[in-house]
Amino acid sequence: MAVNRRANGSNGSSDRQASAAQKQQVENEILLKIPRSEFNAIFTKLEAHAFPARTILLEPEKPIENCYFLNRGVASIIHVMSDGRSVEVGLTGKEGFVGLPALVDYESSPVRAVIQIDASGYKIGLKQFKAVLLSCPVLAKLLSQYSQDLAVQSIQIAACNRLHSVDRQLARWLLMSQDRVGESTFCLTQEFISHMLGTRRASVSVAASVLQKRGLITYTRGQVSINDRQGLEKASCECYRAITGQLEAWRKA
Amino acid sequence: MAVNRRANGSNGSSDRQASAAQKQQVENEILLKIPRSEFNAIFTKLEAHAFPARTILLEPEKPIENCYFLNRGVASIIHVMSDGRSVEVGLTGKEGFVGLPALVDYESSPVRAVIQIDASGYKIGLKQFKAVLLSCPVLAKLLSQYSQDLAVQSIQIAACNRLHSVDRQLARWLLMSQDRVGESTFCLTQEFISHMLGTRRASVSVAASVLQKRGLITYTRGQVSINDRQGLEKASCECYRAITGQLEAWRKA
DNA sequence: ATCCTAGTGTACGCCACCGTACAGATCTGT
DNA sequence: ACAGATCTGTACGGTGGCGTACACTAGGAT
Repeated sequence: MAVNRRANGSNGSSDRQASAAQKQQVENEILLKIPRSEFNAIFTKLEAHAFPARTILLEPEKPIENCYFLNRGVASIIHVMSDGRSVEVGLTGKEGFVGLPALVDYESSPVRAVIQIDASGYKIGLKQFKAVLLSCPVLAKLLSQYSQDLAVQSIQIAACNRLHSVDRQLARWLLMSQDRVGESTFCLTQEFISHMLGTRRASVSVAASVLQKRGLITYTRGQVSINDRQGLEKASCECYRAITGQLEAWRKA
Repeated sequence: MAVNRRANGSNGSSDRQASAAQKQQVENEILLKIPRSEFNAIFTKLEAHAFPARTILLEPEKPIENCYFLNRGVASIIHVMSDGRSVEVGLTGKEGFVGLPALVDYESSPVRAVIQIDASGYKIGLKQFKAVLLSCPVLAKLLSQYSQDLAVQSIQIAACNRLHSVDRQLARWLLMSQDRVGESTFCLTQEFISHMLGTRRASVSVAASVLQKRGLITYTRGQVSINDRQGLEKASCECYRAITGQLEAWRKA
């Protein structure tokens, strides 16, 4: 029965003990909120996995084959145009879930989901996921809520893309990333960021220089460090605060 | 069983038999998909209502007091920035529902919902809505799906706002509006449209002139007529087709 | 050490859109 | 008919970001 957890290669994890102890490793906040009774039902179906940067979890137009709960790291939800240009429409990490359309029996993804910062977490096949959902109403509810959370992101980003300058957007984006990665230094090339922001790499370079000259960040060869988080929040547009503010308002109610 | 469908020709309808005579009036597509058993439970709680243009259904930050099912007309889902500038992030009409956060017990709205084209439909108080949801699993499922549909819109608009010109966006927007209003002539000032697109009115004027000179639309004092729908689709960016395409893909699966 | 690659800073002309302003056109009320 | 209000077309200079190109630097491989 269900020995379908894999101690996964890339940077092997351990943990081989009972179910209570398993839960201690779990960092995904949705999984952590699930009551014990449901938790065991789902956890046995999850496959632990490492996801190195650039791993693609979902591809637009393609059927959703697996869904994902991250414990660490960051994934970007990206919309891809027919000419290949792309824009990030959401960020997700240990607070979230990847594969939302499956929640309502929509079987293909409208977006690409790609690992932005080395991640680890759990993978679950579509069929198992749908089966689990039927017996886990709390999970279903939490995922529905997360779906709204993610919608707030894309809504805010839609407005931000229209009204705000690249400098401010970059600041917002770094803040959102840091919230999810946890650490204040992480690896990202300007090329990559330009795909997220839907701009030229050159624009990212200029914007990054501005932030660097103000001492808010240091940027060297694909490595960003955030030195002054408060200052960065000031340099950012209101969108960063707007998103976190809305989510807080919902959470506390 | 389940005779809960209408012979639905885009406009003319027939089908005058059986079931609740009430239901014949219903044009909201979500309500129409609900099985008879659930339908009566919810329909008795609905309050028929007319919503003239500019009526505000939801206001950002404010508690959601009512939810809405439209039968006719169009509502815009708008994100409002702190300086008052606004951008539309979704359109909804008889295919949809207004008040999605309530579906997952989130009690405030992150966006403004405002009637764009004179509308009519149903209103239901938050408390009743939540009570009804408990006894109507099919409704809950349909609303969850619609939530994904609307997310596709905001995602596409986010990318569109970044990458496409105002001319093409206007074309897209007119097409999306016409799909919902049904008729090929409707009333909208450039001022209003500029708030939807998040641009200057002057930019709308220029873009509209371009479309008009190509014979795609005629525009006179707040009245738009779409003369050449196919041409307008060509003048639009890919985003119009992308949204409808994704929704079709989901529906048919 | 040397080459090679990946990543970065910066420059150039160009254009779409911005903020603003104003005059003409059409509608409404009296 | 007239005045007032609304709506629309168009103009102006300013600018942020675009597409593109190229030189510079750090690190990895041999």
